[in-house]
Amino acid sequence: MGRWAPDSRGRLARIAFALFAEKGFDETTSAEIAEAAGLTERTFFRHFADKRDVLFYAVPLAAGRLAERIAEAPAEVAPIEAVTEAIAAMCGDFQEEPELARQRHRVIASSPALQERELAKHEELARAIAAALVARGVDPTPARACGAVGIAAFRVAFPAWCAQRRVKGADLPETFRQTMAAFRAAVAEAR
Amino acid sequence: MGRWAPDSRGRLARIAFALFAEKGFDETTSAEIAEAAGLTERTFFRHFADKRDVLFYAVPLAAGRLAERIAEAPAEVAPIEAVTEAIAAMCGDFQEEPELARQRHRVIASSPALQERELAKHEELARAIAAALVARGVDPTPARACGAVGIAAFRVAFPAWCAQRRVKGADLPETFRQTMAAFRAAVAEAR
DNA sequence: GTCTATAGTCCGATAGAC
DNA sequence: GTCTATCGGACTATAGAC
Repeated sequence: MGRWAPDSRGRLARIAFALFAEKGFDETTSAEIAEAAGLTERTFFRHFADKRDVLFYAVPLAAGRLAERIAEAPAEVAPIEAVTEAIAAMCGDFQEEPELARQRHRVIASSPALQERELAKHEELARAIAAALVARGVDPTPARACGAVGIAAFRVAFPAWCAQRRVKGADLPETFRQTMAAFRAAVAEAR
Repeated sequence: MGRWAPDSRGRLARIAFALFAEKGFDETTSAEIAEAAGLTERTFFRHFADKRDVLFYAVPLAAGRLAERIAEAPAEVAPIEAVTEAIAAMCGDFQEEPELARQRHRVIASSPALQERELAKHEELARAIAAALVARGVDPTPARACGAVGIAAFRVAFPAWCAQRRVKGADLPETFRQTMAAFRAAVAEAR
């Protein structure tokens, strides 16, 4: 074992999340988070570009998994279907720890600054999806369309699922698929 | 005439834009902007919530006009079509001052912080569109779909138009309509 | 690891407009 | 009088420079 306690990054992320949930985002300083993790403020900013970023630790991983799942879809599957299933699978991941997902959503919803950052991260996901489709030979514009629509539907389905009382009964992937179907129908209307 | 020069807000916005374009967003301080407008830093922050916001002065107006145009569309027009035409009209507004629009786009593109804020403002537009559709009797989910897809298509069409050399020849509303058609086709595919 | 600039807030004061 | 726009100064946390 090394000189320092391992996984500073993960520790910082967990402690920050706990403090944000407990006392609020604005009321928690980066120095406090660092101190609670037994590190200095400077170290906090070496791991995360800014205070908000600490909550979006996992987004690049999610983007990577979305891309993988799209790459793995059979060639005959339409782009929009591949995207739907990739995001539905991500929804399944979220659902494994429903309380975590809901609390995280509550924390983000409590701060405009965090909502803004979440939007930027979701845009990253949409662009990762588009890039994965382009790698499959899809043209850039339809690829962007599929990414944008998939993420927009997720942004409707996820809060709706979070708001449900009995998370056990509500299935996030299914909620998402239904939202996606509604989105597609709304956009296809009267062509 | 009052004690102070009129339209502090507009003056601050114009000067800020000019300074951002000239020396860059990060290199321009809020104190500098205020001083150039003959005001104090404190006054700057009473007009704008933060330094980024000064560039998005006009977004609430644009949201209002989108909502009006959607409200004015004949009842038999499908929601997605009403949204397409409302955004196309907004594109026409942008096109009236193409150099301004392009320079603004360049400034925003030069700073991740500004891109993030722009995303948040575009989300506001999408929500305003959805609200206007709901006021027409459209269900919330399809309304959100139309808003999200319209704005996503705009976010593809607008930079593409900005990137064109001869703005005179390129028609933004038309570029947008084509992007919108491509988006709708991509999402409708293989149903 | 220290040092510094800047964003952004809080409180109070002031001067006209209505 | 009340309201609104300005100014002044002190203050903290963030974030980046050295």
